[in-house]
Amino acid sequence: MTPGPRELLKDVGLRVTAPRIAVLDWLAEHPHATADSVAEGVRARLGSVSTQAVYDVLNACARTGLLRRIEPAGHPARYETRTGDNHHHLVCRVCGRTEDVDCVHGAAPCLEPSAAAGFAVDEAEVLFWGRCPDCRGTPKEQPA
Amino acid sequence: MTPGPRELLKDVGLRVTAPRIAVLDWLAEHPHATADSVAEGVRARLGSVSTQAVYDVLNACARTGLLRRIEPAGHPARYETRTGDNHHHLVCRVCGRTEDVDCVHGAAPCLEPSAAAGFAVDEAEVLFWGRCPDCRGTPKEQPA
DNA sequence: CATGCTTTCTGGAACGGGTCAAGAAAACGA
DNA sequence: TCGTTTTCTTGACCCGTTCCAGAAAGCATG
Repeated sequence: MTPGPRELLKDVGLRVTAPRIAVLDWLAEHPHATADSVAEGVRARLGSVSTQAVYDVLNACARTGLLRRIEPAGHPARYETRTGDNHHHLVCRVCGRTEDVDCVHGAAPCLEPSAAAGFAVDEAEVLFWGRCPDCRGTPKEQPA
Repeated sequence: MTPGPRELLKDVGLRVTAPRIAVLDWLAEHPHATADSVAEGVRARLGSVSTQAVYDVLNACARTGLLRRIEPAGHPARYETRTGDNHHHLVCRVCGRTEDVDCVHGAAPCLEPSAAAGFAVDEAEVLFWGRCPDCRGTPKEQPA
């Protein structure tokens, strides 16, 4: 079975605390949530958690690989528990809604730039921009 | 011959002003410059230009397609005059240095996500993350 | 189960890139 | 040349995020 938050935290050497468990649980149920909505969800469950605690947890988990952070230009960062398979994302320009996309070209296309210019490349990030079903009618503004 | 800034501006219906010409000229010579360094370059040439003027020019040109804006997560936005060919970018995690990369798979790979989830996709953005030659020795901090 | 060292959480201030707003100035069609 | 419209200036402001110091937990020992 899938390891729970406690095991995951221990595995990467992070302390097991209520805020961390709550954050991981919430994100497992709500992928691509923003820091803000994670904070909301965690507070609904634990009562009161500081903004910094949430950011600390998110950063610590992202650093140790428990979470992946997606930062679409012009939108707040989003987090997901699905890590390690380098899948891509579909982002709505209007509301920022984010969905997973498996790569078209099989396993890992686009992973090697033709000319690396001396760079040590360690990741290829692919983002598809568009409008989600809810925002297709909206020309440039926020949805209702 | 390549059209100059004046022609480009007129073509898209923007007024021809000194700040605009200076911004376009500067960017033609310094691709992938940040708003900040554009402002510096423009001021060196024109004497004094407000920050807003620079942002206005950059936004207006990006909106009309004269410029392309790249916003790497965790780094200030960068601008380039090479538009319309949907090439990709190589970004240094440490210093933010950005280089052009032509796509490996010929013309336009990765352009169609396998499942669009009802989204109207209009752009595929590919970013390669790594460390530039100058920052390869630097573990996690800014370069000297 | 106590103890004490370390990591984490709290609360509040601060930061940086970028935008908004009101008025002055410059572009350009008539 | 004039008048309308767009653009530039100055200055305040916003939002997501991070920094700081101190208080409060976690957890490896005795």
